[in-house]
Amino acid sequence: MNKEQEICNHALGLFAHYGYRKTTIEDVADAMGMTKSNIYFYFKNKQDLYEKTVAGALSGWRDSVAEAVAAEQDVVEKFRVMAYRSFEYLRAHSDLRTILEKDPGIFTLTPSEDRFREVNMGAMEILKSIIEQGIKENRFHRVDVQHVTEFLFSVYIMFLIRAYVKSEGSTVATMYEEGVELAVRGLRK
Amino acid sequence: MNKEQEICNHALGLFAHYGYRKTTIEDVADAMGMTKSNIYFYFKNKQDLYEKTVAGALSGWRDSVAEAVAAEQDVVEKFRVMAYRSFEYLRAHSDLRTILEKDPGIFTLTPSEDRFREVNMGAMEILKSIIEQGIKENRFHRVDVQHVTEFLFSVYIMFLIRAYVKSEGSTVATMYEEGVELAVRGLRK
Amino acid sequence: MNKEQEICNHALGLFAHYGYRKTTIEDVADAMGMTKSNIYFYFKNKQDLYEKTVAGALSGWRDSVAEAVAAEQDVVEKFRVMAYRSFEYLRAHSDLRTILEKDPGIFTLTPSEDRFREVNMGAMEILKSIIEQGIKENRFHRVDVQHVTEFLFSVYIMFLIRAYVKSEGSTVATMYEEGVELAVRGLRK
Amino acid sequence: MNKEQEICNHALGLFAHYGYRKTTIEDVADAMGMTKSNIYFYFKNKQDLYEKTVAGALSGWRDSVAEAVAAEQDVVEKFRVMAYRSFEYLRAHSDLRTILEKDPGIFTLTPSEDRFREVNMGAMEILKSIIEQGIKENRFHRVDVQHVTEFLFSVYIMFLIRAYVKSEGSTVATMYEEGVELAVRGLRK
DNA sequence: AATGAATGAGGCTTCATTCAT
DNA sequence: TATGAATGAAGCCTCATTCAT
Repeated sequence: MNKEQEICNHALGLFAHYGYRKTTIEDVADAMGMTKSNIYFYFKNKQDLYEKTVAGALSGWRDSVAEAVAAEQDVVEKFRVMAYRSFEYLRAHSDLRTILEKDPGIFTLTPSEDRFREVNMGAMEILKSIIEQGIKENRFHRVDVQHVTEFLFSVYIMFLIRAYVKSEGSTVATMYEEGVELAVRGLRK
Repeated sequence: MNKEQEICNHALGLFAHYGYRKTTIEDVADAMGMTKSNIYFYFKNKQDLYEKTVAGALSGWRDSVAEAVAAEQDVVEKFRVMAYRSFEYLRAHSDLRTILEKDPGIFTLTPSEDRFREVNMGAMEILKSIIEQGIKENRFHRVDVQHVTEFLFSVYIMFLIRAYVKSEGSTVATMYEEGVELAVRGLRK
Repeated sequence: MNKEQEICNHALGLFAHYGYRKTTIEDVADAMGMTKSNIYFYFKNKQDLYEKTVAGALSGWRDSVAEAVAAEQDVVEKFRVMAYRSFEYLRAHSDLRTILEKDPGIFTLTPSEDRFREVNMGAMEILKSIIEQGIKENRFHRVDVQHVTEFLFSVYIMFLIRAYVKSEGSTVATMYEEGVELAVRGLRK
Repeated sequence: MNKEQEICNHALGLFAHYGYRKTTIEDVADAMGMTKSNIYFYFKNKQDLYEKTVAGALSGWRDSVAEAVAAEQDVVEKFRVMAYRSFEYLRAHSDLRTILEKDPGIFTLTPSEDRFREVNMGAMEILKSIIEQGIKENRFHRVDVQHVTEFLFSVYIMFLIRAYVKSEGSTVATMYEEGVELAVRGLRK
C-alpha cells in the first residue's frame, strides 16, 4: 500500500545500521528496488526522509504503549504496564533502538530544537496523565507534575536505550525491573 | 610547546560543536592558524586526529579522578570522591561531555570494537580497585568484582552523560547524589 | 550513442599523451564537455576508466586482426596476414601504440597480475589456432603449441611496440618483414 | 664514502620496485635513514635524483661491457663478448632491468628528448667502434655504420629488456644466443 | 650536513540534488 | 510515477618543495 511508509520501513533499517551520514539516498533506493531520483518524489530531501522515518518508528512505539496503558484501570498498574511495554517494544524493535542510541538528539527535549516534539510530547503525555491520575486519586505524592514527568521520562529513556548496549538479556531485565519498582516506591504513598 | 596537544585542544571544541563529520580538517587548521596539510604532519588522517583528541580528553578525565581518589584513605570515601569528581569534571568540561553525547560508541566496551579500550580500562580499573579494597577490608559485600565493576561503570557513564541532556543544574546534581548514595548502600555491609 | 565508449575514445588520446598519472579525470571530463562527477556515473574510478579504455583499444586491435585472418584460407597466409594486419593497425593507431609503450605491464602475461588477460588471451588464441591448423594440415613442424605460441606472441608484441620507438618508417617495415619471414621459415616444413 | 652515490643505490631499488611516480622522496630518505629535506641537499629535485640514479646504473652497465670488450682482440670475439656481457650484467642487476622495463623512454634515442644521451651514446660508441674495426679489418660487410649501429643497438636493447619479462632462464639464454649468432652471420663476410 | 615544520597545489571521490523525459 | 543523466560543492589526502635553524 502506502509506498511512502514502505520506504520509511526500509530506511529505518539502513539508518539504524549505517547511521544518518553514511546512509545514502541511493542505499535506500536500492533497498526499495527503485532509483535515487524517485525517492525525491516522495520526500523533500534526505533530512525529510530521516525525520519521517524516525517519527514513524516513534509513533509505533508510543501507540503500542498507549494501547497497553489504556487497557489498565489501576494507576499503579498503568505505570508498570507503561514501563514494561516500553521495554518490551524496544527489545523487539532493534532498529529503532539502534537509531535511538546513535542519535541521542532525538530526545533532546529543549523546545527550540526538538525535531520530534510532537511524538515525544505524546509519549510524555502518557506518563504525565498517569501521574496526574495518581495524584488525583490520592495514591501518589503531590509532586510537581511537570518536573517529575520530565525527570522520569528522561531517566527512563536513557535507561531503556543504554540498557541494550551491554545487555546479556536476563541481567538487563532484572536491572530494569528493579528500577521500575524503585520509581513506583518513590511515587507511591 | 607540544603542538600535537594544542591541535587536539582546538579540535576538541570543534568536534564537540560540529560533530565528527561536519568538522573538517580545514576547520581545525584554521583554528590553529596553520594549513590543512600541516595537520597531516601531526596526524595520520582525520580519524587519527579524532581518536587522539578524544583519548586525550578521556585521559584528562581519568587522571583527574584518579588523583582525587588517591588522596582519600577510607574506601567509602574513595567511592564517593570518585563519583563526585567524575561528575564535577564533566560539568566543567562541556566539550568532552558533548562529544560523549554525540558519539555513544566511545563507551561501547565490547572488546572487539572499543577504540579507546586503553583509557576506558584505566577508568574501570580505578573503580575495580576500590571495590576490591572494600572487600578486602571487609567493608563491602563479597560481590563478583568483575561483573559488578562493569555494571556500575556502565550505569555511571550513562548516567553522567545523559544527566546533562536536560540538566537544569540543581535537579541533576540531586539526582546524581541520590544515585551515588544508592550505590554506596548497595555495596556497603 | 554509447557515451561510455565515447568517453573511452577521448580518454585514450589523453592517456596516450599524458600517461596515466598526469591525465586527470578533469582532463577527460573537459574533453567530453561534461563535469568530473559525471564521469563517475560511467566509471567506478580512474583505474576503471583506464582499464576499460585500454581493454577497448586492445579489443579493436584483436578484432581487426581476427577479421583479416578469417578471410584467408591458407595457413601460411593466415600467419602472414596476422602479422601484417597487427603491424598495420598499430601504425594507424598511434594512441594505442603509445599507451602500449608507456605501460609495458599491459602485456605481462603472468596469470596472477594480468589486468587484460581476457583480451590478451583472445589475441593469443588467434595465433595458437593458426599454429594448430598448420600442424594438423602437416605444413608446420610438430612443435609444442602452447610454448611456441607464447614465445612468438611475446616476441611479436615486443617487436611491434618497440619498433616504433625509433621508427623511420621504411627501416622498421623492412625489419619487420624480415622478422616475419624468419618466423615463417622457422615454422614451415 | 660518497653519500650521493649511496643515495642513488638505495633509490635504484625503490624506483625499480615502485616506479618513478609512486616512489616518494620520503621513501628514499627512509631507506637511507635520513630525512626528506636532507635529500634536497644532494639533489636538486626528484627528477634530478631519478636521472642521476639511472645514469649511474647505466654507466655501471656500460663500463662493465667496455671492460670486457677491451680484453678481446679479435673483432668477432669483441662483438660476442659485448653481447654476452650485456646479457649477463642485466641478468645480475634486476633493479636496472626493471627500471628499463618500466621506463622505455630511457632508450628513446631521439636527440631532442634523450635524458641519458651521454650514457647511451657511450654504449653505442662501443658497438660502433667494433663495427668500424670489423670493416677496417675487412672482416665485416661495408655497411652504413651509423644506421646499422643504431639498428643493432635498438634491437639488442629491446631484446635484452623484454627477454626477462617472461623468462624461464634457459629458454631466454638460448633465444639470446641464437639472436647473437644471427647478427654475427649477418655482419660477417 | 641535517632536521622539523610548514606550505600549496593538485587530484580523487562522494553525494545530495535537480532536470528533462 | 519513474528514470537516466548531469551537476556542484565539498572534503580528504598526497607530495614535492622550501625555509629557518
